[in-house]
Amino acid sequence: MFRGSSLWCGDEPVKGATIHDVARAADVSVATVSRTLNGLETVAQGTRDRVLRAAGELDYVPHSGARALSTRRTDTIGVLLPDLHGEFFSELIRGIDLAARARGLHLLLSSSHGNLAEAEAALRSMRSRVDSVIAMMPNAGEQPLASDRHLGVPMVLIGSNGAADAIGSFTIDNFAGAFAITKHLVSSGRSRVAFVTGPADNLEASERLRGYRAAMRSFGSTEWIVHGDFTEESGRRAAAHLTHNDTPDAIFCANDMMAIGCLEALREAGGSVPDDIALAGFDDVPIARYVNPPLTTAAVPIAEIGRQALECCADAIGGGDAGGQRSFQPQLVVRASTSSSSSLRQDHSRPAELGETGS
Amino acid sequence: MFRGSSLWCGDEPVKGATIHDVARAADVSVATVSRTLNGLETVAQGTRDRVLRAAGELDYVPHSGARALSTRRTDTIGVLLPDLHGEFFSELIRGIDLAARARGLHLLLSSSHGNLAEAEAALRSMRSRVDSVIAMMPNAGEQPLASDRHLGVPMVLIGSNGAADAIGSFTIDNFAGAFAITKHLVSSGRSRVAFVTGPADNLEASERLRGYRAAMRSFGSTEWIVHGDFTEESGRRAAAHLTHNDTPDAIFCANDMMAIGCLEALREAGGSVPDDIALAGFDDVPIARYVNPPLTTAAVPIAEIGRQALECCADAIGGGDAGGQRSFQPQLVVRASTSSSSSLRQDHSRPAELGETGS
DNA sequence: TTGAAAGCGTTACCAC
DNA sequence: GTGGTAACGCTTTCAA
Repeated sequence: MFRGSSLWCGDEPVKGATIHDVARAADVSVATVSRTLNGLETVAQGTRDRVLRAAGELDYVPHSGARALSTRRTDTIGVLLPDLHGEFFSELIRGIDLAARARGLHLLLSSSHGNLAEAEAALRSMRSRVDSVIAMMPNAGEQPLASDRHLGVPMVLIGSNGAADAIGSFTIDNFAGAFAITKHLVSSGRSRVAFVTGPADNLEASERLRGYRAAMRSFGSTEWIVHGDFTEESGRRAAAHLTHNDTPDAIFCANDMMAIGCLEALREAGGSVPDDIALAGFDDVPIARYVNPPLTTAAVPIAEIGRQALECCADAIGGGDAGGQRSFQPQLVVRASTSSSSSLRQDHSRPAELGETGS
Repeated sequence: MFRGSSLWCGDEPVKGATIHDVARAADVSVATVSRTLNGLETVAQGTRDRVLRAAGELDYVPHSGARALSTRRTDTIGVLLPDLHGEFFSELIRGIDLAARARGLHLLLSSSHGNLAEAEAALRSMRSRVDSVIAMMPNAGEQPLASDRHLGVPMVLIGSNGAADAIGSFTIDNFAGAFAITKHLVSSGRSRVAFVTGPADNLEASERLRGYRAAMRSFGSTEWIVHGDFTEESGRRAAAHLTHNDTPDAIFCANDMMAIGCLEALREAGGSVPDDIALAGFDDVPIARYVNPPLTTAAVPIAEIGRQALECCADAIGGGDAGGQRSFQPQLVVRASTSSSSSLRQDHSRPAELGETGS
């Protein structure tokens, strides 16, 4: 009944040995091989040695599909991101990967390109391939699928506002970060602070806007809002727009890439940062400290978030109930783009814990 | 004999429906369901409709492990990179992902942190989970495992010099790129061109060094070599070293990050780029155009390489023999860091096809 | 301590 | 066209 796997030993391709091959080589039953390799139960020392040797010689690797079929576990975590492009996601993936390899888990990666339908399809097709999922879907109205029930496996969300019945959710306190940046701008003497928004349906973006408004209100300053979409180009456009009409003395962009676009447009227009206009971003992507002048921004511990999200996933499949709604505080990072009196060497600092702001 | 899967219909978790559930709901055999869902053979229109409806209602997703067991295919490509950190890999992954989603393939990601043992372990554990592998292992002496025979699945290499019996290999013509950069430096009037190397055991790095030397020799200039390791910090050290003794009038770093380190160190030391010293890097990572002055470099089509590597993998598992040794030509990108007479707006260009250089 | 055998959810071959 | 059923490679009772 058993069809021996084709195990050629010459210079020909070795199609992976099966547990049966190992059993035969060690002269034991497959059950014993399984027990030995899984460290289960007590297996006689001599038997164990024979099995281990046989497995080693045959370079045996269990078939994960078969194992998944029996155990209902894949030792794989699915990761669904809006995009794989750019420094933010690169950082996030790194954090996730770090934790995953520490736990011996595999990572199944997928991107949805901000498209809800694609995201749902990706999640569906992941169902049987992963034990758990880390997903990031920053657009409003994407909650419906954020459900263990719909997905079939526990899921942890990053950056969404704790939707549906996800097992856990890791968010950035965008409100507090934006509040702190605005406060920094105002308290360093800027009175006309403009804000460049992110995409209208993006949750993070609207929280940042909210933080800006709250701060402006609390300082009795007048709001000044220009629309952007998180792209460098939109930052450039915003700058053009802002310098065309009445000019602000500070621009706070909802993310770093827009701030960088702003910076270039301002430079081209002959404006001086920070002397004429102070400039701040959000995220502290690596580029932020390399532009000239280095960019003041709110740093979010991206990799750390990824790491914790994975830990949460791992705990969840272990049966643990380690879920929860964890919110990370961004740190205000003041660089030369907002402070003219800066020495040249302050570029690499990450100082100033964020001040309290409520919410 | 068949144990119905637990398909609770209340507010309780629905543990994925199986093909048996669908068969029962549609009142047909599992074989028919399988045929219908795989688009195989002819299934009567009415039957097909019933099956499709049942599958839809039950939100049926085939169990990939079971399928892999029968078909010996996982529809997954493994990706093994030295690191997941930084713009280069981010770009590469993006290209791979793009092609993968176009083909409906999943991506299993793993990083080896430059450690050969880890890489081998990762490759082993991928064996049964993927149909094919894309790997990048830039260190010399890592060839041994680059083998279909050892791995069990076809594999395509990126950036290694076409080792072992990989099905395909995608490399960058580092020699030509370095030659072109050096030539550009010399022909724009620089006579004392220093080179900052990458890690000694890195294949790409040594090819770049070779290109530099060949160019210097061909122009009758004297070589001037300082050691680095691809990190920004090593670039900074190299600059300090170079300005301490006799100072060159051009520095060519084996990658962009070192050039950026150089740039900062030079700026701090009060040197002017490009007036006193011209500066060039290699890779054209996104940051390169944001630093001040923007960096002259050799652009490699990173995402495109990833895309083609994946296509190659996909073809390989399709039985096609689309392998081969493809080498990509870097493009010389001249920016302000090497040409003082530059207008402010040239930052975003990607001009100048690379000149022929032999090899 | 070990072996036999029943699944796990699919696909594919062979009858009808 | 359709249904029955033997694999696929592994884990896990249940006996011995």
